[in-house]
Amino acid sequence: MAKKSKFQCPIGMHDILPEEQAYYQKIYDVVSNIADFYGFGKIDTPIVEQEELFSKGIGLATDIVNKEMYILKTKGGDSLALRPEWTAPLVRAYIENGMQSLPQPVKLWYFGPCYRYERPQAGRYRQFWQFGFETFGESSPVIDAQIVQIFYNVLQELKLKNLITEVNSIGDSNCRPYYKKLLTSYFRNRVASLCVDCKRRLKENVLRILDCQEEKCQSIKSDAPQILDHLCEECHKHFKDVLEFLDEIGIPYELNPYLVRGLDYYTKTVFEIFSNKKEDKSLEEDSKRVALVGGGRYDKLVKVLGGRETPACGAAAGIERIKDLMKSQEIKLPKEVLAQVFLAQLGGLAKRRSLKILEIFRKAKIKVAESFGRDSLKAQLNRADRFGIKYTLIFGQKEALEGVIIIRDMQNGNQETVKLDKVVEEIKQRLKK
RNA sequence: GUCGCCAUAGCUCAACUUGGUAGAGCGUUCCCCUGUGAAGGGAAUGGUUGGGGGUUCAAGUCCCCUUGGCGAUCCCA
Repeated sequence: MAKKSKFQCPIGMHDILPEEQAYYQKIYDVVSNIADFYGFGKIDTPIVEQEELFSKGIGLATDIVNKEMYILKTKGGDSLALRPEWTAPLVRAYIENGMQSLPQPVKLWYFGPCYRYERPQAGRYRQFWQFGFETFGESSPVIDAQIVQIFYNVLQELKLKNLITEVNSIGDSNCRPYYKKLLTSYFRNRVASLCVDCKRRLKENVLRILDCQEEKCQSIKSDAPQILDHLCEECHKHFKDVLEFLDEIGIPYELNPYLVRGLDYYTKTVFEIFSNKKEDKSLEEDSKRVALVGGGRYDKLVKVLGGRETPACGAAAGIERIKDLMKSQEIKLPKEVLAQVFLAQLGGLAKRRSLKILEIFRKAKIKVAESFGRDSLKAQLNRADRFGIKYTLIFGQKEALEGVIIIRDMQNGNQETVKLDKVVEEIKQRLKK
């Protein structure tokens, strides 16, 4: 809806209006509580970083770096990028702030906007919010399982239904190169039957062929060698342990040998949590499912970005996607009560004193709404009514002179006059009931 | 990048096969009721029909361009 104004939000970006804030707040509260319980410390990083941090960290062949980054040149000639994700900045912060010398693992969480220049569509925006949990300095598979658990718990706590957790291992520098070779030669022999995109992927990133949804690639895919059969001993053990831990915690998951993450830095465990949208549309299996969470282990990244070799594991969630899902699953938020008390004033003297009365209530931590801009009592009561107010305080010339105030019960219309210095007590008592 | 669908008041939508001062509900403000809300009645407020160009005697309606939204593809949270 274009307005008279010539200005509008940049493509794929939106204002987050007060009604929407409630969702962000709710998600924030849940995430923050869970983070606190599991001992994660919150971190904020600048929304821009040196461009190179991402090209080195995420990988040059990825779309994120290739074509989706917002690059800005500073007057000093630096090339900065709006962060397209949080992992690389967190690794940078970990190294830069000497967190290697803290007791390991170091656990961090974050909550904030990211930027990717791409075509907006369902659940995808150019400015979007993510929250995430990352752990550094812990190689044990137990942490992989815990990361999954944390996200699972967050989504559970938000009352989201129909979630599917998929897990896979993509090996490490020991076994993946060999597997990739195997896969490459497998697909090269069948290149003629692959879709256009997969032909390109064959050169750029073979693993991604496994993720292809194209009909013609499915059958070729299903006979392809599977990474799980080619993991080295260490990776195999690690993965087995992760699954055992997940079983132990009782998190339902599915193995998906085709699950490949788009970012280069992952090693061993990768996982995603989807919402299964089958309820929304009866036909058309789950081709429409949306990833809410994605992450895994990235044992090489800290070193790649200039730190000591440090194992790491973490994941990120898309806040708008979660919010959209909450809406479509009709998850209600407790509605914000503006106030239970309204202060109506009449006449100049009363209005002036009302400002003070309001302060008394603020100190007593009782929310009081008002409409000082309106002078007619009718209009003020009307306003109070629409706010769903329980008690309206009526303060006019007469009351101001006598040092009293009227408490009106908005449900039954009963009114009582009390001394001004007793009004806070009176209201407190009534609100208790 | 590529491809579809869409754009009328703050919101939700009307306006038949090309033509009358573009309407309604909701909202907002006010009045009926000069110190008392919810119901009811009345009034006001609202638009360069997203923008630009073209065809035509005449365009919200047809054509082109543009901007934006939604969705698909690619990719990803």
